[in-house]
Formats: sequence, C-alpha cells, structure tokens
Amino acid sequence: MNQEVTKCDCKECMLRPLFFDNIEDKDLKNVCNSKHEKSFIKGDLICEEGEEIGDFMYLKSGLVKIFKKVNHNRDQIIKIARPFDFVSMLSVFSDTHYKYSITALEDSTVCYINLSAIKKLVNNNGRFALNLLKNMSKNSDDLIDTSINISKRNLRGRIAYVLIYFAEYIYKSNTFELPVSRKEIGEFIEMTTENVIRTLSEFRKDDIIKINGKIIEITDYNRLKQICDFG
Amino acid sequence: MNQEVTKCDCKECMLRPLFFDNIEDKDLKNVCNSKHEKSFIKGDLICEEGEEIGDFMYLKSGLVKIFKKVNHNRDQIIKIARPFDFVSMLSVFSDTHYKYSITALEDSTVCYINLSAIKKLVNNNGRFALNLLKNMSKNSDDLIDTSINISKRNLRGRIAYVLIYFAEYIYKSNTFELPVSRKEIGEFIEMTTENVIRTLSEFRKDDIIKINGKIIEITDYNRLKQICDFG
DNA sequence: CGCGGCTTTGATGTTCATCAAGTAAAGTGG
DNA sequence: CCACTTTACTTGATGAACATCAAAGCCGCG
Repeated sequence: MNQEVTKCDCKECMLRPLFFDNIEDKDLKNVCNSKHEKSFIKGDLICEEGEEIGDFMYLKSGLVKIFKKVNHNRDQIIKIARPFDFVSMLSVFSDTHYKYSITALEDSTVCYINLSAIKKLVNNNGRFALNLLKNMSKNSDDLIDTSINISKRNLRGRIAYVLIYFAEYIYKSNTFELPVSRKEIGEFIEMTTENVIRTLSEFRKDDIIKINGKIIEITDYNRLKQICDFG
Repeated sequence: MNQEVTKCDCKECMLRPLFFDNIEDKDLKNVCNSKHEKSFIKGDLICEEGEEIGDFMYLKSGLVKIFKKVNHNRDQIIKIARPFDFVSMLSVFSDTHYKYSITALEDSTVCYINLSAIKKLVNNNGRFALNLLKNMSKNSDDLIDTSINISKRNLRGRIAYVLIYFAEYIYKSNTFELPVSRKEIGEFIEMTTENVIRTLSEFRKDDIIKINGKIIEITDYNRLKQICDFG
C-alpha cells in the first residue's frame, strides 16, 4: 500500500512558504531531519478517526478527502484538499487522537513531522507560531464558507457549485476527471447519490456539461455559473 | 448603547486559564494595561462583518451569536457562544477585517486586547502560542461537529438538538428562557421560522415540553433525547 | 464466471418550504 | 398615554423539492 520514500530537502520544498518561511536554516534542518514521507496510491487510507496522533502531517502532492463517519453507510466529507491546503490542522493541537479520517483521492505524498519537533519550534520561533495561527484561522474560515455555500443552495445549485469547485479550484480546466464517486459527491454536498446522478443527467440534457463516466466537460460555463449563483 | 467599564485585574480573571495560563506576571501586566472592556446590552451589535479588526477580543460574560449575512433577510448563525468559548478566533490571524458579525443575546462584557500586544506575546511566549493553537484547533473541531450535528438530522431532530443544547450547555437546567427568536433558531439549525414554530408546537402537544413565550420547560427529557438521537 | 459495488432511470410518497391570514407583542411618534 | 406601525408568533392549506424504493445494466475483481 503506502511506502516510505526518500525525503526531499526541506530547504527547496515548494511548500516551504506555507509553514517554514522566515525560519533559521539550522531550525529547518532539525525539522527536516526529524521528518519522513510516505506515498499513497488512490484509495489508500492515510489516517483514521480514532487513531493516535503522533505527527504533524501535511500533503506534499496529490489530492485527499477528509471525512467523518456519520452512519454505517454514510460518511460526511468535510474537505477535499490539495497541497497548500492545510491538511493537518485538524485536532493536532487540541486532541491526542484523530477526529477525522483521510484517504487519497489521487496518488499522494504526505510529510510527517514529529509533533514535539513542531511544538518546540512554536516555542522557539514566534513567527512560525504566528504563521501557524494564520493558517489555522484561514482554515476555519474556509470550512465555514464551504458549509454555508453548500447549505444555502438547492440541489442544482450544489451540483453547479461542486463542478465549478473542481474546474476552478482543483483542476483549473473545464474538462477534468472526477476524483470521486457520485456517492462521495453526495457526501460532500449533502444529497443522495440518486439525486447527484439525476442532476448531472439534467445538466447533460440541458447541454451544460458532457459526461463520459468520470470525465466531465463543462460546455456552457455561464449557464452553470448562473445556476450556481441562483438563476 | 455600549459603554466602557472599569477594567478588572487580569491576574484574578476567571478566564485566565483559557489564554493566560503559565504566563509571567510582568507579561500579564503588560497585556492587562493594553486592554479595555466594554459592556453591551441584549441586542447590541458587538462587531460587524467587514469592519477592520483592531483587537483580539473575547467574551468575559454574557451570551452572543456569531453570524454571517447570506441574503437580505436571512443570516446564518454560526455559533452561539458563552464565555470560555473562543470568540475572537475568527479571522483575527488570517484577515484584517471581520468576516462575521456578533451581537449580544444577553447583556455581555467583552475584553479587547490590542492585536499587536497579542502577537508580541505569541512571539515571546511559546506556551501562550501553543495554548492559542490548541484553542483554535478545538474551535474548528466544534464548528465541524455542530455543522454535522445539524445537517444530519431531520427537523424534529434539529429542534430536539437545539433545545438540549440550551438546556445542557448554556443554562444547565430543564427550564430556561430562550435567548433567541424563533427566526434565529431557524437561522442556526437550517429551517424556516414557520417550521421551528410548528415543531415546537408539536412537542408541546406531545407533552415533551411546555411553552410560555420564550420560556421553555422540558418535561420529558428522555423522549426529547430519543428524538434527538433519532427515534 | 459470479459477486458486489457503482451507476442510471423511473415511480412513489414524505418532508419541508412557501403562501396566506390572523393574533399578539413591542416599539414609535403625536 | 394612546393610536399606529412594525415585528414576532401562530396555524392551516398547498405544492415543490427531495428522499426512498425498486429494478436493471455496467464494470472490476477475486
């Protein structure tokens, strides 16, 4: 399943500005030495609700879903996250055990930094701490925004919203392959699998999108945007 | 409306353990000197979406609602907060302007600490920073929990949930006066005013609660709990 | 090959929002 | 302080939006 990979040089890491801006080289080296990476393939479980938290982790590449069990056969997807999204914020500082599960939606690489190394850094480096606070705060704000954005829309609006989310935010293209099943879309935007499918079919019949299995092409962006904004 | 009040001694503050545990007396004194308090009466606007953020603020006494405009005549209530709930987390570290509004649901007192004083403290005191991180993280977790708790329930379940929320969490009593209107309940738990009223009336007819205007008495807690947990 | 999970569509019924209309309560100005 | 206006509350009737149930095709996997 997942496997250790050779770790990169943190100094050169693309994600450095996220957490490790304004950090002394020697501090960064310490962190870098205490860290390890794992790669996961699509579908792999990265961490599970209830497990003990040992590391601060963040997504280096790929795409993941963060979710929580609500029923036997239904999860609630809280967030679909790329690199630069703040993955590990959840519970790390408030709890000893994960409150959420994470699985890879695409092949992904995750960096693990020992929690006590992070805490030491917070202790010693105010700018690092402030940056962390900023990221967590932003993360909270985004969660609230998403939640409101979903619940205020009707079903057509939700599907339009999620399609635009994938096109603009994740893939930056009007044609993309859905990284999730119809069921998962429903678990993200609060609707049943059947209605996800039905609404997608409606959009297809209305010539707003083309569907080929998981591949979606948005052919009438303006109409879609209009439905998203309520029309 | 609101007025400045004489400030208390931070050293003795009931809320000290929340933020200012393990803090040097001289640091606390600095913070204490840079802070001020304001009192608000029920209904007062404490801060408004879009305003510039100048201070880190937290609720010292009272009860407030944190909300966001979604339409002309509908707000979304994000949180109903007491002292010890982390009020000022929102946006303070991630933005220069408030993303939410806050109004007093009961007479309230708010402490204001200059943001740069807080940031200086984060810089100089790792334990303070870690504690702040812990509070923000907890706050995020709670937001997610509440959001899921609401959206997974049907209307009767939501009303049961919110009544138990007030009885257990806010007032610690089976008899209490609602601090919010029927409309506001709807804005908190995602339902129309009419259905809030209808469902409350149903519960009254079923002898689960007694209603006298804003005063609610839970007479059959077990049934209510059952409805909350799905029955 | 067959089983289980994912997808699709249709038919049906429930849940909930909307509309309407009236009462009660609370704030406003003369 | 009382008429007036507005806001909160309440109930019923109606229809739309959505979930549920059912049945069948498809695909990947052991």
